[in-house]
Amino acid sequence: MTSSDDALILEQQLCFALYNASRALIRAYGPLLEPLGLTYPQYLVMLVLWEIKSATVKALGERLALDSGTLTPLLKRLEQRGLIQRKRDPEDERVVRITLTAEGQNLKEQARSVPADLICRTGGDPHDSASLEQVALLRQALQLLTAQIQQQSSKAEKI
Amino acid sequence: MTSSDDALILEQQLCFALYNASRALIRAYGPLLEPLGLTYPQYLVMLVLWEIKSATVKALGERLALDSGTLTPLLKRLEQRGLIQRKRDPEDERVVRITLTAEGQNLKEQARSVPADLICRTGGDPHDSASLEQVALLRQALQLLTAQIQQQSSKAEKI
DNA sequence: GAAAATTTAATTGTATGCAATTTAATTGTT
DNA sequence: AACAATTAAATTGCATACAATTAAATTTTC
Repeated sequence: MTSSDDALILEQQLCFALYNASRALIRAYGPLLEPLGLTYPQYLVMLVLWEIKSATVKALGERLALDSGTLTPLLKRLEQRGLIQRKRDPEDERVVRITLTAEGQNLKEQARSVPADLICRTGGDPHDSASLEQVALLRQALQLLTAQIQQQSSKAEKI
Repeated sequence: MTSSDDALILEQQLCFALYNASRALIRAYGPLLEPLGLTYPQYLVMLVLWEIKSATVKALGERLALDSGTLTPLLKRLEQRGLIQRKRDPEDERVVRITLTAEGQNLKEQARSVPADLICRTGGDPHDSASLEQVALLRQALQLLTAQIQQQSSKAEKI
């Protein structure tokens, strides 16, 4: 094996580390979200709605970096479950506005313990500020990376 | 909004930061892998095979943290493309061994430039050791996190 | 050595992701 | 106003992910 092969080793790849960590963490959410009857992407949508009460599909898509191809069927499932309502905006019939039902709002109370539970499941202690700081630093590094990637790829589009 | 709501803000979630960064980076791979005719998970499988030449489905699954439900159809597609061969082990008929075809081996040459190209696409400079070190540090942090999650969840299974 | 337990892939079913296209509504332009 | 361009969702098609089940082969155990 030549030295130029090193760059092609799986474990050298930042992307695989990310992909792997992301899936591992999402899998860890499974048992916590199952009692809420939510999948992980559904939980993300609910997080946004719990915060801002109401959003268009477009706004959800921008916040979560998901397109209508993913969101439309996901939102229909949340509607079926009775957690949200989907309604065309009378002012602009292109827009679909999502609002929480009472049941959707109530689910927030059950979700409150999820983040701390999850930290426990990653081997951290939610009351230990060192654990929390580690997590915050990693999160910030990831957010910076994401911003850089998005900036670069929007640049590449213009070529 | 009460202070206990802070933990439910999307941008506070390590998991969303991971999920988002992972998808952004995989999307950035798209244009680089398209000429190779590979999807990102297919590229990961090929990385392993380029390294170790031959592997069972089980070994691939362990290395990539993917199960047969994902790998079996993916490997059939790689076989269709003529990049790999799938063959039952005569010693143990349960086992399916994957080997590279000549075409699969040759594809490695075209893949060599992918990692450096990708660093450019994330706004880094593949010749700048500071960039590389940043990436390596982040990668190690993610690998540690993944190991912690897997350790904890294997512990939880035993309850 | 036969039955039980285990192991390895494949299969089934559900839910994403995402590119590409389509549809419908709105906006901009002449 | 008429028509082109744009915008927002939905739809289509393909490829994952992954839990759960099945099927077949092998090991273990009694």
